[in-house]
Amino acid sequence: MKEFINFLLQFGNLSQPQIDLIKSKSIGLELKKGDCFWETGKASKHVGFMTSGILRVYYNNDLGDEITHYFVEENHWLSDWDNPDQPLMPVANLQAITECSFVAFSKKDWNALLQAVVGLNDIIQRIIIKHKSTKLERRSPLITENTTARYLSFLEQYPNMVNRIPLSYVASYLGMKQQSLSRVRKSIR
Amino acid sequence: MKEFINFLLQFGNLSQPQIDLIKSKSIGLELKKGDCFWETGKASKHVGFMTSGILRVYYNNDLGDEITHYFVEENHWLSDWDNPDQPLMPVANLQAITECSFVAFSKKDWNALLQAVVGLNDIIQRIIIKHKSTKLERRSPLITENTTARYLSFLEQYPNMVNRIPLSYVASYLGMKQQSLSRVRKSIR
DNA sequence: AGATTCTTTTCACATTTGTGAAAAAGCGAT
DNA sequence: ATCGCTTTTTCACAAATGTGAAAAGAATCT
Repeated sequence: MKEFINFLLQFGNLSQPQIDLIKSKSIGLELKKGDCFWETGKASKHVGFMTSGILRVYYNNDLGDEITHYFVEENHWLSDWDNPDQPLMPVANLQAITECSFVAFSKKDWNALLQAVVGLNDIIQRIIIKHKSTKLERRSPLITENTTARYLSFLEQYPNMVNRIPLSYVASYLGMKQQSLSRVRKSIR
Repeated sequence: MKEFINFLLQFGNLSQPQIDLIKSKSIGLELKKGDCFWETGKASKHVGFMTSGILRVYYNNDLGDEITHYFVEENHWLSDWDNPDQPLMPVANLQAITECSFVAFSKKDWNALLQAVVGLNDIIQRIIIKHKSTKLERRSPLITENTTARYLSFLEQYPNMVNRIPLSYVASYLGMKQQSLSRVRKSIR
């Protein structure tokens, strides 16, 4: 909870009463490995701040393969509304790869908070912009790199993650087959 | 100019006096082919709305090659500040591929407008979120596709652009060599 | 410990993409 | 039209990555 408030305060100022109001609406949320925070086609019921664990954002391509779009680590905010008044259908699945804990808010409570807490919307928008920018800047350069450089980029982008998640997800994120990833890992070992 | 105001109004409401104030600060800006709207390492002096032309956003990789990050078409907004008070150094070059026209604002005037026009900041943030989301969702899936599928994706993402820009930029955007792009184009012809 | 299941690696071969050079095509200026 | 310049295509060969199957390794359960 403390981490969440500090996270918000990095992007703008909030008064103590505002902080208390936000706290009063927060709920704890736990996901087991494999559970989804969001799923394709279902309107998201919650938004939240992940305090521990790892998620992957993935979608199914034309052939039905699950493509990992990116990973989300602890201490990141999860909401994906272009317009807070109109919750979008999530276009991808957000699945827990490990056990995950959240400071979460129901969609209803969160919308009320956005109205009640002046400046909160601005803070959240800055967070979303930062989030999208980071993901875009990490993912875009991968396309021009070979398999070895991609894997090294992944190790830099997500340090300490490689031993906590299945390599099949890493290969998918990096746009290569798992066998190729295995080949790369052997070659740099 | 009319297009710019309509563009803004898609993302939020503005009163006529607000619109007039914005208009009063706008300046026309033209770029010739090859000119840069921004350049790496130089603080951006303008923000603006592109009314005609095509830009590419590119950066230099470790080997000095120019990698096309994405293209920007007419009727899009160009600003890249996470925080309007602190103009970031642009991390990439924004270069005109064709002649480009803009409704532009000096950094100084624009910051003043953000203060004076209540709601403008929110509108711009929504625009940036939309922009980043679109670029991420277009670019990310390319990584898992082969050269043919990438080119077909490009044709969908940027219809009518293929005949207006050099294919070398397209190849770079798609993460393949120009010879490979040529091979793809032959195979689907 | 043994059995089961899932994950990761390894291998031989097929396919795709990169490489470097040359030819062809397009384009603007005179 | 011709020249000079740039862009695009083509080609033969090299290198990288995919494919499908099997083996090895880890983790979980009883």
